Amino acid sequence: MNKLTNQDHVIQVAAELFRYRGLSNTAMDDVVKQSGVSKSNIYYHFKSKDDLTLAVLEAYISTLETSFQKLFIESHGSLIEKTKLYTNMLIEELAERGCIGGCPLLSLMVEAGRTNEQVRVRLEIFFEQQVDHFTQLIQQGAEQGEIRNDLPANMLASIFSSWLEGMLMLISIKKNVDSFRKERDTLLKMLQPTSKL
Amino acid sequence: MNKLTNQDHVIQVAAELFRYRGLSNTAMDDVVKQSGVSKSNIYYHFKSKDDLTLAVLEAYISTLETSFQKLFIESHGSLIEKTKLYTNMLIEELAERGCIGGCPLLSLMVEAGRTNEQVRVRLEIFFEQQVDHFTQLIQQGAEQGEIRNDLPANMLASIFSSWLEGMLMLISIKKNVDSFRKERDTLLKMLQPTSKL
DNA sequence: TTTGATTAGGACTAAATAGTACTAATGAAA
DNA sequence: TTTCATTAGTACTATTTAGTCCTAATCAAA
Repeated sequence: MNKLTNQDHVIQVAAELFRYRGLSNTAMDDVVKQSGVSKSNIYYHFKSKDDLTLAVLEAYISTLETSFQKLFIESHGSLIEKTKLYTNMLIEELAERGCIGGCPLLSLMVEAGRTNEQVRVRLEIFFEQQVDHFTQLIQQGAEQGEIRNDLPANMLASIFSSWLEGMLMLISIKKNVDSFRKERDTLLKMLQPTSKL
Repeated sequence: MNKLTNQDHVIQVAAELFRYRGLSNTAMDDVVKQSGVSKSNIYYHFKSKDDLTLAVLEAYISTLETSFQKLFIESHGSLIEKTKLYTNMLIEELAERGCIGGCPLLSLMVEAGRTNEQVRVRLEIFFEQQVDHFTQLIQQGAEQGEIRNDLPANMLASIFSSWLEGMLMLISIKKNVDSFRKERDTLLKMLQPTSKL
């Protein structure tokens, strides 16, 4: 267990607080208390709450990209199976925190994206890349006959991305993960070639 | 133009402010200024900001239900066509306000749903009903051969609902509506029977 | 006319909160 | 040892903001 720098530790603590309580319900003093790092030191590393928010967003994204890399690129199995593992992971994480907050990225967009343009732009870039990655995977899947090839891969990728975000948010409303698997499996069937049904 | 009561006028003004600036960036004094209604009168009708928020949520829902009724129940045409009109309407409304806020319902969930359980429960009921309505329509569409019948209607309805919400939120990130139609039309094709493709 | 509901005005409170100022200690590297 | 980055502590400011209090007017209905 290599000790984190104060800076990284503050980011981790803030990330957790933002997820649980939301951005606007988390005071800088909460971050001070929860992290044990002095306020002066926090403002030494982050010039404002907006600045800290941006760092937290970067941490969220980094975690997601790592998971994506591990589950989709470095692992073996069919695309459908990989997708199941990836969405399972997201859902389990959400369930662990009582379904609170839905997707941390969208929550940050709602709470900061209006006034903090940097947050919006960073999210825009992330989702653009995510759709690009999905598009590639779907393209490959189509070539191998695992995914239907009668509809444009980038549209299927966009649909999946939108569905995933919406589903995460609706779970935070329902506070219940039960219906998730069936819904996801149905969507995955819709992505497969008709011959496979 | 029958004049609104103060109470309804305040709700309308607050609804617009919440959509544009968000809940936590709208002070009660903003509502006072924008509506021209005195603060004492606002607190005469709404015992707290949470209370006003709940009334605004009710107004959002009421508007949506009216549109749904008009476009899906009282009008003629295929289900696919009706769905296009309904989503067009939502998107045009979002585009009119510069794509800000995405779906007002989800925004309220993020900004109020954590601390105001009434907001969450009301949203839960609304989305449950919405999926029920979509399920019925899809069921009918399936019987008439317009929608595929090899997958459960309620799952298709859930998927559509999740997709719609996610898409609205992602548009608020992209600040751009251009890709919407193609994505929606692709999803609609996925809902149709294979024979129709 | 009387009564009860609605309205404005305006001053005020209490609390929360982002951010600052300043001092002094600590630690690591050169 | 010197130097520079990092850290804690603590008090403080300035602002925002939800909500209250109290008075007095207006208005509609009984």
